Amino acid sequence: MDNTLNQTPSDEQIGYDPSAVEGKWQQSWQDIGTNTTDVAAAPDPYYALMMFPYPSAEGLHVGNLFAFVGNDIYGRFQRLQGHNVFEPFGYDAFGIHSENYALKVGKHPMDLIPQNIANFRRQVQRSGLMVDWSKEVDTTNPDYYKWTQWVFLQLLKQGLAYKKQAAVNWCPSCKTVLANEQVVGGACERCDTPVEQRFLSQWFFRISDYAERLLANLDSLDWSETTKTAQRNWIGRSEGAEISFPVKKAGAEAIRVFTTRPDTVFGATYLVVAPEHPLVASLTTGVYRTAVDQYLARSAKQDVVTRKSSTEKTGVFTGAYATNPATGSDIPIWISDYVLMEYGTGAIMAVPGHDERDFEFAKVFGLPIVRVVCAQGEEPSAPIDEAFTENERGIIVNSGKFDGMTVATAKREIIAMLDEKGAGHPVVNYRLHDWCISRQRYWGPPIPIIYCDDCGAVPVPENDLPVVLPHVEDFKPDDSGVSPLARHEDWYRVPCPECGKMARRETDVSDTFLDSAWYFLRYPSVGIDDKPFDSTITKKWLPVNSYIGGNEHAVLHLLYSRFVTMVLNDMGFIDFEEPFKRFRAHGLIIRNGAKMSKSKGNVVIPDHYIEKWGADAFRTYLMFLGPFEEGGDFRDASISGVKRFLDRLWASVHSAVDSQSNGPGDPDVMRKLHQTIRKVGDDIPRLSYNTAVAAMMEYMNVLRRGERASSRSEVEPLVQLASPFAPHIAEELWEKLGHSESVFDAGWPKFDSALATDERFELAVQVNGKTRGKLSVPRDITQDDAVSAAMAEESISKFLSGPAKKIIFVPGRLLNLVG
RNA sequence: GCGGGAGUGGCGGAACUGGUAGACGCGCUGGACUUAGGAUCCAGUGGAGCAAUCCGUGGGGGUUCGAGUCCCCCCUUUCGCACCA
Repeated sequence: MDNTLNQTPSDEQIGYDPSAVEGKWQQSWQDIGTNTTDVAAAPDPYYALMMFPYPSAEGLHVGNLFAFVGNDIYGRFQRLQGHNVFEPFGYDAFGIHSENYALKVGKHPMDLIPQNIANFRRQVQRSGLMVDWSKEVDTTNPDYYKWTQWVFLQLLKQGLAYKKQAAVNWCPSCKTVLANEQVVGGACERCDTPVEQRFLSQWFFRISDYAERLLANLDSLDWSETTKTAQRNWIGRSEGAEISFPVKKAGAEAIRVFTTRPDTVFGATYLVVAPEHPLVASLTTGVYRTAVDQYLARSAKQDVVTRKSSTEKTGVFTGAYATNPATGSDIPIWISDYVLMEYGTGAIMAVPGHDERDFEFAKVFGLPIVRVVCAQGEEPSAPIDEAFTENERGIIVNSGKFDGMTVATAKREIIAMLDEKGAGHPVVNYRLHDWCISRQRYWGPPIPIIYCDDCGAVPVPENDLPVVLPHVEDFKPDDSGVSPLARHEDWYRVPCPECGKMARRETDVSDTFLDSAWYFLRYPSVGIDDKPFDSTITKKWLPVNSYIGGNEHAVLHLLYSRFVTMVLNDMGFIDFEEPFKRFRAHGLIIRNGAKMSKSKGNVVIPDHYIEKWGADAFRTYLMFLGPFEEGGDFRDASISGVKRFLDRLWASVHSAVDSQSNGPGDPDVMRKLHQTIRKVGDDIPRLSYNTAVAAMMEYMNVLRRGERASSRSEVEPLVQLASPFAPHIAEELWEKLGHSESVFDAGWPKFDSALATDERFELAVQVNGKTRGKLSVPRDITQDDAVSAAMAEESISKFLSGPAKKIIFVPGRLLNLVG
């Protein structure tokens, strides 16, 4: 056997050749089907899911592997607890990422993706994940995206898909639509041309209809709080009021505004509407028209990204006035791009005294600033030199009969007053916008719609799915100014499914997030061709028991998946409305204290490490380098510690088996063993993998004390404990121990609390809170005995001048003598 | 600006509900075995001090018999969202 790791291995190491052991067991798992789940028969299903990766050309990133291994350990542990664990794998292979890369290297994504997938599969297999390879998913496969298109049609059927004009980033030089991340500092990332805003007709999903439910359900989910908070913030529920301001012009429509501070309505000294507001044209009067038109043209040209990031206030007066329903006075109506059409009503009442943005705007344009909220003891007429936004301790002033009220009371009372006049009512607003799923791109599933001059937008009949993405050579954006598929008349010209007249396919493709919003439903049903998911299998396996993935998807992917699941639930396809019972986000891996990047050349390439150290050592090191949910710092030098641990594990098992030490085990060692069984069993479910590994190392140190060979009762359970981390060596040693079944079908070692506890323990003795000594005492020692034992120690009693005035005794822990 | 984290030896990190700070590992120092050692094994390793002891968890206050952990103020750092009314 050739050992490439050490030129002259020590006696103990002879025989442990990770690459040979790992190759052997990977082959065996495949041959025997160790990791294949019988989804129909499994009596005790457990679905351990990890976020599927985008299969990049560079191959598996160590961050991916970190996540996968973390999930794998969890899944393997659940299997050892007796569950039938299903751990599938797949590829999120559509999207702008792949498309851009294909453009860059001048290859076609349809050629590139299968290569990348093959490479990913190879890398994942050699990492020893417990993946059921019979259930692979590839989002670019027509057998998969057929059902992505089906999902779209279901949403359409429910009235949750609609079309509207929306702004996109447009590069006038590349003549193409850009994603937000392709806009750098207001310019196209490729050619540096300033990006413009264009309006295209696009498909949206009405996720905002589900805002309240998406928010409310969060409370009952077993997700990390940080992720839930991110979702709550994204949904952005805010309570306030909608208030109408009548326009001073015959027949004009009133302007409706949304505010969270109705208590400040007496301080509203002007109104602002967004440049895109539908009333802009009718509000603008004669002499102001030129200025308004100029302003509108200017903001229309500006790209979405810079417009939202610049904070300097610009605006223009319409010439029109509205009446403040609280004060009855007339206030001017302005237009400014600091008001967003997408939020609220696209119009605001400006209260410069109590809103920073309004204050800035008022300063720039010399508009009146009125104080309507005071801090306790402040003079109501005091001048305002910055917006006073405090509302906890604020008192209402200059607001007629509402003066003296707290902000909270005034909110209620003023809404009631406006409501009575028919000028306002309470409203809840959400930040969450509808989900735009149209992409003017090539590399995605075509949206299954056909436009007919007579019948309008007609859904492709479900029987006609999939609408196959054609293999076209010119998927690159060019001067034509349309999405790539729109250049292929032979593809988009089809008869209308309703009337048969020649019609035109939708040439946009759907967002990649739609592909990943339902893939977990597909996995258990892979292989079933006539439906997206089988209802019996789905009932058995879903919702997902445990989901692990990156926090970069804390918001969008998880929210979209929840939304799609709710809709399918409402339609009766599934009987649950939340897809992931438990979700945990893993941390980020950095290297030597710095972020990894290709340009810095400090990227960890898993293949290299697996070749050098073996997959088991690499896996275990990844889990050991830091807390799983926080990530950690990858340092090459540190892997050796983990490798040494595996070497010792190998040596201990071999010496126990070869020396036929079949005795009961040393009591001290057995105590530590049972403490370790408990610790590892507690740590794995809470993803505290680093401390689980440390505990096993600690046990190894105890095991190795003294000269004697270990007995098999001391080492055998350790093989089981280590198996989720280092599955290959565990299988090999399990076989060496004489077992013929897989270690993963052998269960988890039994914890015996009687064996784990010692009759004596170390009592920490403190004097005035400072530790002054440790005493080895019986576990059930009484307080009095403990005190006398402590006082008998000169090194302790010397810190006390007399008898202790107060004694704090924590049984099993410490004694504190206060003098 | 708003929101979420995080600051502990030379380094990565332990310390679950306040209760022996620094587990485990890397590195380092010394030793053993060796032709050799980047292998293996043994011992040591927060700082100061010969020692008793003192000081130590970003900084400053506080609560407590006792604070890395709880409360208040501040600093640094990182991630996310960025004019959301």
